[in-house]
Amino acid sequence: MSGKATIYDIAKELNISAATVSRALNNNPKISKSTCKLVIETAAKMNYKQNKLALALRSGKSNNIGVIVPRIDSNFFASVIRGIEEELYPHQYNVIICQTHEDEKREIENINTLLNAQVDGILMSVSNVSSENERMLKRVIDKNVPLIFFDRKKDLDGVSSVTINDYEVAYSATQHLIGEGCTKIAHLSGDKTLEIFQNRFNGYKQALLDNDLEFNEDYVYQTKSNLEAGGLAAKKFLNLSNPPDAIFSSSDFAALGAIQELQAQGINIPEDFCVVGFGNEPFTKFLELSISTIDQCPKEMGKIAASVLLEQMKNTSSIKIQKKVVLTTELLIRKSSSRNKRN
Amino acid sequence: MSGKATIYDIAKELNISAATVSRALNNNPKISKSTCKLVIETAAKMNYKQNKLALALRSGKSNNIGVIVPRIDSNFFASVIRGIEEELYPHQYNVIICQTHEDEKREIENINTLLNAQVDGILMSVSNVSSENERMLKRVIDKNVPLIFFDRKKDLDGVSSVTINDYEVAYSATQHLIGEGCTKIAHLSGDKTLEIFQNRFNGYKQALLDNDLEFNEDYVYQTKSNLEAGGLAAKKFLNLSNPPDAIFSSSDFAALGAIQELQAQGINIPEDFCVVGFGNEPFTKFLELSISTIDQCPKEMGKIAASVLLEQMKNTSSIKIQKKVVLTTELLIRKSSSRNKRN
DNA sequence: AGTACAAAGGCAATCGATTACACAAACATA
DNA sequence: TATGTTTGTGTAATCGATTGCCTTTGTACT
Repeated sequence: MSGKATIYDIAKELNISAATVSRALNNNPKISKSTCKLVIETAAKMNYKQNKLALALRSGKSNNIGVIVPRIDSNFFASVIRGIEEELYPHQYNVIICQTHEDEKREIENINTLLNAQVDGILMSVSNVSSENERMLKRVIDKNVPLIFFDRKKDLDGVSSVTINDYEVAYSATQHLIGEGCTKIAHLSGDKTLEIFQNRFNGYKQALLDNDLEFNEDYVYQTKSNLEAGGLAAKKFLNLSNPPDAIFSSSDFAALGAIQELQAQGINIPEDFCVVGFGNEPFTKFLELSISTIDQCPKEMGKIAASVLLEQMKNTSSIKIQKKVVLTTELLIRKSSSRNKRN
Repeated sequence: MSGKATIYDIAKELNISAATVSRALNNNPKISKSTCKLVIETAAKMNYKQNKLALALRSGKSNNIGVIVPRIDSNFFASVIRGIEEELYPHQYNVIICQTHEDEKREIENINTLLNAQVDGILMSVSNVSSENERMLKRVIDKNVPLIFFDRKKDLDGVSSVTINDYEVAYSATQHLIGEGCTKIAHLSGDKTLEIFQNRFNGYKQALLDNDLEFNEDYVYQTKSNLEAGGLAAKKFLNLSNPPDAIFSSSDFAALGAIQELQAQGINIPEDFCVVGFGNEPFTKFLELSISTIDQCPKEMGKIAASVLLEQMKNTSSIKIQKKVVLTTELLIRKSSSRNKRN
C-alpha cells in the first residue's frame, strides 16, 4: 500500500515463485493461462509497478536518452527538444536534459553524468571545441554509447549528425540581398570555431565573390546572440568611412538589435538598408517591420536526430554507420529586406 | 577499454575484494591510506565510472527528478525548466522531461512512466482536471514520491505549490485599464477549470465591481493561447451592439492576435482601445506597439519549485509539510495600454 | 509397463555497488 | 602470557527483475 509491491510480494501472496510471476507478467507462453490471469489480476490489485531500475541494471539498457544543449530557454533548442521527445515517446525512451551554458567544464560534466546514469544514447549540440572535451567525446564513442550531433556539430569519426544546409542558405540569403540591390553587405557571425558559423560565413563570402563584390574584412563582426551585441555591431558598421548597406546576421536577436540601432539613427529599412536574420524566432514575424530570416525547422531537426539515434541504438552489429543528415531550409523573405514589393 | 570497468574488475586487478574497492572509492576511513590510494589510481587508469543504476537500485534513490509540462517549446515553460535545472544541478539531480500536450491520457502515462523510472520527485504543471488523473496523483502521494505543482496547480491535500499572485495581478491589470479611462473591459480567459485562469477571471471581475463597472458576460471569452483565437475573439467583441474598449487577455498570443484584428479594422491602440496581455513573451517588448503584460518570472518559479522539492526530499520525517509559495509579479505597462504618456 | 515428450514452474545466478557482520593480525595492557 | 583493542579486509546479503537450466507431473504411444 504505502510503498511498492514487487514481484516477490505477488509471489508470496500467491504461493508461487517470483520467476513465475515475472514470466506471467511478460506473457511467457510457458505459463498456463490460469496462472497468468491470476498473476496479472493480483498485480493490478496490489498496484504493482515494474521497477525499471532493476530492469535497467540487469539488461544494461536504461531507456533514458541524454540531451545536451547550450541552454533550453531559447525557441530553437526548446523546439528541437520538443521534436526529440515526440519522436522518442512512442519508443518508451525518456529524455534527460542537460544545459552547458556554453561552458566547457559544464559540458564535460554533463557528458560524465549521462554516462554514469547509463543513458542508452546522447543527442548533443556542441558548445565548445576544446581538446579536453574532444577527448571526452572520444570516450563516449569508445564506450559504444551512440552519439548524435545536431545543429552545432563537430567532425568526429563515426559520429552521425543532423544539421541544416548552412552554407547554401547563407549563400542564398546573401544572393537575395544582392538581388535587392545591396552591394555592401555585412555579416554578423557567431563563434567561427563552430562549424555552423564557419559554414554560414563561407556561404556569405562565396556569394559575394560569385557576384564580383569585394569581400571586406571590416564588414564581418563576431557577436553574441542578443540585442545589445547586434546594436553595438550596427554602431560600429555605421562608423566606418564606407558603411555597409545590408546585414546578414547569424542571429535573429542580433539582427533585431541592429535594426533598432539603425532606425534610431534615422536609417530607413529596407529602403536604405536591408537586414536578414537567422533562426525564425517567433518575434521576427510579429514585428511591424517583419524580419527576413531562415527557418531552421527545429522540431524536424529534433525528430530526425532522434530517429537516427533510434536506428543506431537498434543496430547491434559492430559496423558503425555514420549518417550525416542535412536539412534543406527556407529563406523567409519579409519586410526587412524587401525593396521589390513582394509581401 | 571497450566496455565498462566495474569494481569487480578493479578488485581482480589488485587481488582484493570488491568491498574494499567500494570502500576505498568512498573514502571510508577503515581502509588504509595505501590501499585507498592504490585503488583510486587503478580506477582512474581503468577509466572506471560508477554505475548509478546499481547504486540507485540498492539505495532506492535514482537521483532523477521528473518534470511534467503541457509543452516545452513555449517561452514560459522552457524558462521554468531552465530554472529547475539550474537549481537541481549542484545537487546532482537529473531532470527528466515529459510533455502532456494538454492531453489527459498522456498526462497519466507520464506520471506512470516517471513512477516506474523511480524518480525521487515530480514537478508538474497540471494540464487536466479529470477525476482519473486526480486518482493518479493521489497514488503518487501514497507512494510517498514528493510532488510539487507550479503555475497550473490543483488543490490537493499535502501537495506544495509555487504560483504567482494571479488574482491580485489580474485585479491590478484591470484597475490599470480603468485608470486609463476604459470602462468596457473584456477578458480573454483560458480553461477556467484550471485554478490560475479562474483566479485571473475573479481578479478581473472584482476590479470591475469595486469600480462600479458593470460585469458583462458577453465580454468574457474563453480562448486558446494563439493568434487565431485572439483574432476571432476580437472579431466577436466588435460585433457586439455595445463593443468593449479594452481587453485583458490571459495570453500574450491571444492579445497579439486581437491587436492585429483590431488594427485591421482601423481601430487605434491605445487611443480607442487598450490591451493588456499575460506572460511577458519576448515579442511583447519588441513590437512597435509594445504590449503591456504581466511577467511571470518563470525562471524564478522553476528555481523555487525545485528548492521546495529539494527540501521535501530531504525531509525524512513522516510529517508532511505543505508549502504554498506565491510569487509577487509585476504588471509591465507598455504602449498597448498607455494613454497617459509614460514610456 | 516402459519410454518419450510436452507443459508448467522452481532454483539460482546475474546485473553493480553498498554495508552489516565476521574475522584475522598486530599491538597494547595487566 | 593471557586478554583486550584497534586496524584493515573479506563474506555474503541486498536492491528487483529476468532467464538458463533443471524438475515434476501428466499424457501418449508401443
